[in-house]
Amino acid sequence: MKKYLISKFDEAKNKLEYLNEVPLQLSAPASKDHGDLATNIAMMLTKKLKRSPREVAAEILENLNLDENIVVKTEIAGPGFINFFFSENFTVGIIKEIIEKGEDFGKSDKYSGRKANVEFVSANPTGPLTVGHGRNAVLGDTVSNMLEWVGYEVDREFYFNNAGRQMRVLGDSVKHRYLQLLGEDIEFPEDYYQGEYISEIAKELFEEFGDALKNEPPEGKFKEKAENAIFDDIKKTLGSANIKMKNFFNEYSLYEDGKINDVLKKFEEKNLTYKKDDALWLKLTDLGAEQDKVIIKSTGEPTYRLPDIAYHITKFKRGYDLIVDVFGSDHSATYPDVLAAVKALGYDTEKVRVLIYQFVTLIKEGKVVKMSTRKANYVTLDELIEEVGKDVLRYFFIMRNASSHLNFDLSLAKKQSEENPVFYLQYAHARIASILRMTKDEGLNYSLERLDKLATPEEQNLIKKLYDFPEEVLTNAEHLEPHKIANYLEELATLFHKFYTECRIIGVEKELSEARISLAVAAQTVIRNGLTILGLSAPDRM
RNA sequence: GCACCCGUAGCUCAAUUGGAUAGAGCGUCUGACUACGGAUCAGAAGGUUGAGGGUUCGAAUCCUUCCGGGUGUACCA
Repeated sequence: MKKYLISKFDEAKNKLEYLNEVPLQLSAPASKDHGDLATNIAMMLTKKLKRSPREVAAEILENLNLDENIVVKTEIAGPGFINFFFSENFTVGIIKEIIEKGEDFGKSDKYSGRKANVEFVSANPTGPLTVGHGRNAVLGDTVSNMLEWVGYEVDREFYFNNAGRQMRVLGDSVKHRYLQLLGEDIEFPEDYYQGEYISEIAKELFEEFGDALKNEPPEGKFKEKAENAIFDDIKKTLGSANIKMKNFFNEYSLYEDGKINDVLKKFEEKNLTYKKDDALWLKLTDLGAEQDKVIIKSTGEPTYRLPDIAYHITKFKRGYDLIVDVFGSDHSATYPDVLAAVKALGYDTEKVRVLIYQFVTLIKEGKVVKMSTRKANYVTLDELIEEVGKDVLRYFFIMRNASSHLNFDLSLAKKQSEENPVFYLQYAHARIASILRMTKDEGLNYSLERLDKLATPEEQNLIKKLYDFPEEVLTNAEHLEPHKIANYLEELATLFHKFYTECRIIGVEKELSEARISLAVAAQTVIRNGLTILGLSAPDRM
């Protein structure tokens, strides 16, 4: 529908040059009374032309040259909106397109040939993934899916650091548990990793090596074993939430490849660093930040900032057209520094999009659960998946805007599982599957011959919603807003249920029946495709 | 103190990126199966969009000042 109007507006530009002055905005009004599409263009022009918006609207309409068989009615409404009402025969064509394209309906080639890197999860292997990582993982995976749907070739990337103080503490935590197993009476430091998994790793080492590791340093076998075990665990967890990951990028490789030194050299060339108190500082104030930051400590160790900068530079050098970082709000203060530094070295930071999400508050039996990996006071993602299932988990994490705080009420997610929005969507899909099984038994099949018979408001509303799907996918991918796909699917499911309630599919005359079967197949296809983008299953029975 | 994010129905959240009468779900109340899945549908009640000021044809959305919550503000990551 939009394409048609856009082409008509383009034609009209020859006669009304002022149409070039402002961008054409076409949107579907909230209320059906206002037509299928509306534009505010007359109101936007009112100031420039110094004429009343309704007068401008009338002039535009006169010059649009619309086909009455396609646009059956136009009107100038309210302060100066132009409303367009489309013919029913124009919209039903979408059913044919949906059925033809099937699982590809909604995909776009707008960004094909371009490469995107989506960095997400990026947890250090010090413990199992927790609820907090869950939102990150689901967001990153879903955004990746969306980008793929609009044509990008997406690399999903997990950045981690298996060196440094945290990992030493991890190794030493395991060693302490190991020594305790050997019967040594040593105290377990409070600020060490308290989780049960540490003891399990220690036990495995004991079973494998007996007491032979008594004098092994914490950074040796202990750390190595812990890292491997925890990483295996993380990968397993991601798999069970249907989260795909391609690259695991080790921070340490940046040192081995000399990338860190390269960056330091470049900073020096550009005179962006200075020494103070034995530390090396980056002149971030020259780049617009509020204060300079240390990039190499007086001990000679770099701070996290330096490898982060080097890491982002590798993303540019690997040729990505789009670089997405999925970060929790605790990083919101640090990424501007990294981007400023990368920009100062000559890279186009316009390519970087940072998706910041607010924290998840887990509520268990009415109480807020405060979480800390170190204190082992957390709920793991595995536990959550086991309790509510991967579909509910993914849906709860994705259905809200990333920028808003999310309350995850564990008892509610379980208890309400029957009234859960995710089941509402899946139910619509299963319901259609059930009808299709039944029509098949009756010897009925879909037919595109008499789609013009789909004339009730319920049928038309559903068709128009289906029509929106490709654009929903496209704009929401561009804005990195996966929650809107979930919202869209809920609205679509509602319209389907209304159609189902009002319109019999079986037991009406054959032509109408077959047209309605076509509509049901189309609706099922779109629901299934939407669920696929969200990483959810589309069951035929529930 | 300063920076960023948030504040919308009793609760959890939407709102086509500045558009028309601010919408859903849960909860509450009233209805609908001798016909395709009642995990559904129809209806009711519920709002000064935290408060005040500003910008304009038009503001939940942008600017500003307060109030309240979250996160940062390290030679931790």
